[in-house]
Amino acid sequence: MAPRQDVSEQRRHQIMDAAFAVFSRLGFERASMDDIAKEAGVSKGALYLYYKSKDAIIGRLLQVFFDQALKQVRSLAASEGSVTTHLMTLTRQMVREMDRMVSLQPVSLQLYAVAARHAMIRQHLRTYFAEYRAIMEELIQRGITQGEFRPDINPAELAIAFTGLYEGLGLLWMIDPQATNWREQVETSTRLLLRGVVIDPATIL
Amino acid sequence: MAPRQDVSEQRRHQIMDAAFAVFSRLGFERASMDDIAKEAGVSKGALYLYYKSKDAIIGRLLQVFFDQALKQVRSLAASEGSVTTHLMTLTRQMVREMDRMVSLQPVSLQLYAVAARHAMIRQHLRTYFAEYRAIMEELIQRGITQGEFRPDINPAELAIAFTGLYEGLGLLWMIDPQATNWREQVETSTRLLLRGVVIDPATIL
Amino acid sequence: MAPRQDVSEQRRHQIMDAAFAVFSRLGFERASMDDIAKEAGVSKGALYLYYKSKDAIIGRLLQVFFDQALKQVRSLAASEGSVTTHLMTLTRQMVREMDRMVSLQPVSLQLYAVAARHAMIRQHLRTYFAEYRAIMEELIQRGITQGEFRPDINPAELAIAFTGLYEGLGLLWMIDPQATNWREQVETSTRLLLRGVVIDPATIL
Amino acid sequence: MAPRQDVSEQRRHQIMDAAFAVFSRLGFERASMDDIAKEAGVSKGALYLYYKSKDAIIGRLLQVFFDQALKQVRSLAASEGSVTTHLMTLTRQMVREMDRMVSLQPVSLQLYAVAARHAMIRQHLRTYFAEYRAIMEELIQRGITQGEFRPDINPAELAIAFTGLYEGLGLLWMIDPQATNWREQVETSTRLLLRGVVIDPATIL
DNA sequence: AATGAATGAGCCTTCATTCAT
DNA sequence: CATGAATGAAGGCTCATTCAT
Repeated sequence: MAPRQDVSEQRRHQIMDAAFAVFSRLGFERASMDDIAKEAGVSKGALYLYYKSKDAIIGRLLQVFFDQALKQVRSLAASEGSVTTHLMTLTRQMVREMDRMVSLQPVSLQLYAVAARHAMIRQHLRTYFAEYRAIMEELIQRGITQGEFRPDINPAELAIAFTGLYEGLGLLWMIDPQATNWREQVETSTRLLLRGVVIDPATIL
Repeated sequence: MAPRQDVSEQRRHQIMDAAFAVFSRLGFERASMDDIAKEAGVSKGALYLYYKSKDAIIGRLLQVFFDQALKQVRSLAASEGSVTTHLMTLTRQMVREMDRMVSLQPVSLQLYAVAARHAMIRQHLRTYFAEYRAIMEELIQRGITQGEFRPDINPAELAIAFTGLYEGLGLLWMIDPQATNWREQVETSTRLLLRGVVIDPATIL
Repeated sequence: MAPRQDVSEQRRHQIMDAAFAVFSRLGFERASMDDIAKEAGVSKGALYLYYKSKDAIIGRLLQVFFDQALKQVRSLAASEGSVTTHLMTLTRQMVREMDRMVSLQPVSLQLYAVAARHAMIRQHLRTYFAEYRAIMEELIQRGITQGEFRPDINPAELAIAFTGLYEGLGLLWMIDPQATNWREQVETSTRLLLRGVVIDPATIL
Repeated sequence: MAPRQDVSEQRRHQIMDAAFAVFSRLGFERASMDDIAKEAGVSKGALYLYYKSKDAIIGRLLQVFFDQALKQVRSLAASEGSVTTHLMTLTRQMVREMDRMVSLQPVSLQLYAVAARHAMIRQHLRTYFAEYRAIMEELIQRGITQGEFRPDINPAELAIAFTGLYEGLGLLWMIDPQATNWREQVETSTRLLLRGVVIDPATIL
């Protein structure tokens, strides 16, 4: 029906994928628009047809990045069942996620660097972490209500501890993927933290 | 001993201090050699007299950075006494350290980004974290031997958990210093992790 | 007569009007084909359907511009009556013209710049001024023949003086419309010049 | 005495001369920094060593341009003697000036174009013409006081007429240098205007 | 006839590095 | 030792023009 195939969405994806690859390889600041264009197989001008500027590309990249990450946690928090199990599931999901990202690690690392200078991106990160913590807190509160977690636990505090633990392990992993068996290590660390939290240690699988 | 040497050493310091200040303000990529020269009060040419390149300056900066960080942990691990107390002391030291660094956060964050691209710097970071973990592991092993920690604890695993927790909380702090009372939060998180580890929870102060 | 022709002619006009508006606003070099297309309400491709290039649009614009300007002088020179009165009428017409153009001054000013670089346009201007001077000369000659002007006047020289005076005052006006009451000033200047030319100063109204 | 020859002033001149030549050839907007650098025989980077931007180069060029033009008129207005003679001298100076500038005409023409869009440059031109008119007015006033000019002359009005005449003739000359013998024409036009102004026509040489 | 996606040369500016003094 | 003028390779972005549909 359309007089011409609408390729704009496809182009946008094409560019986004190329940008991700190039940023991973070179970093946000070193990657040039030329690099991205070449990687995407389009002309430099075409980049500006779909994105207003280099910053706009970075901005969109981050948005996609965070949205995907949050989707997982949200869906988990919404489902019924044992919170302890949920947290272990979340941990395993994170492991899979990280595993998938090992080849693209640089982007994640650079995110922190860019955050240091761009208020916009720092705000992105803040919002992301705030939401992540909020969901975790809610989950943990349910763990207390359901009688899985010790009642003297402060949900907000534990949520931060978990978030920090995950983020830190991810960081160490990205910096040195060979250092240890991170896949197991993340689970192990989660169990160590859970052990001081749950009422019945046997529930930690 | 030679007076020449002293001047040379002083110049090197002068440049290093300026570089740190400028990098904190602008980031590694945005800071120009001109900026550093101006901040150091020397000519641009002088920079190249003492350092081979901009990368060399960054490299040296990181080296100093890591060396100082490790010095603390090492001295603590070397001292006798309760390991639980040592770990809490380490936590508090880290808090002080972070507190001091909030104003310089950019450099810390950018470190990760630079690490993503420069094999040399990534290696620096790896060595740093490896050593950090090793010291922690040794400390924890002593905790088990001294009967403070549960004997079924794997020292290596717990060392990684602590390192990850610290690093992750530091990251969250740097990204959003206002989000919570991080000073207390770091201690609280450490206690939460220790609770599943120590034999007698009352020893956690 | 053919309906196709009409559409084509209409499009050409549409584009010309848009071009004039955009050039006035942004200047010849800053105005982009995109700007013109948007202003005309047609696609960028359509522009090239009716004009070979951006330069072709500018060229046509100038041609129309000059043709209109000359039409006025010609019709005046063709009509009988007192030459002195004719010249004053011409002056007043010029004032009206300038008045109308103050809002469009940029195009007029830029004309000179474009003329400096494009041989074609410079030629346009030359032809225009040559014709303008020729008509003026003819008019002045009639003034001498009719006994209004002093017989020792060189018609060609006076024609140039008038042309220069008009052009110069127009220029000053465009550069600084608020500087003085230009409407009166142009007439006053014409009278000053005429005073040394006419036999009976009382004929200058 | 100087540890190194100070070449900065020389470089600035070198660049200014090159800029003048290139702008004359290509216009302010078409001329690229590359063109200027090549013409000046320095690297593109060197341009930015001496001028903050392309606009800064243009700005400086205009300043020099106007300052030189005004210097002549001022010195003439300051000297005693017959005003009629002074005006004829000024005319001849202008002729010499124009003659010198025929090869560089484009810059003058483009000035008007740039003026149309850059408030800064338009202001330059306004100030210049305002001052020019003021000096002329003062000179003419003296002509009346000294009994050379008719007392019913309005100095301000005549000043504008002269300025417009000069500017317009210059314009015509630049557009079509071959059209007539401009050197004589400018003098002739001035005499025509003076004839209606002076009390004794015999004083006009 | 008309569209507008795509191209790619070109522009202004920055900056790590070199080198004559 | 020290200087800072000079270089030239990028970098982000714009825009006249083309062409498949």
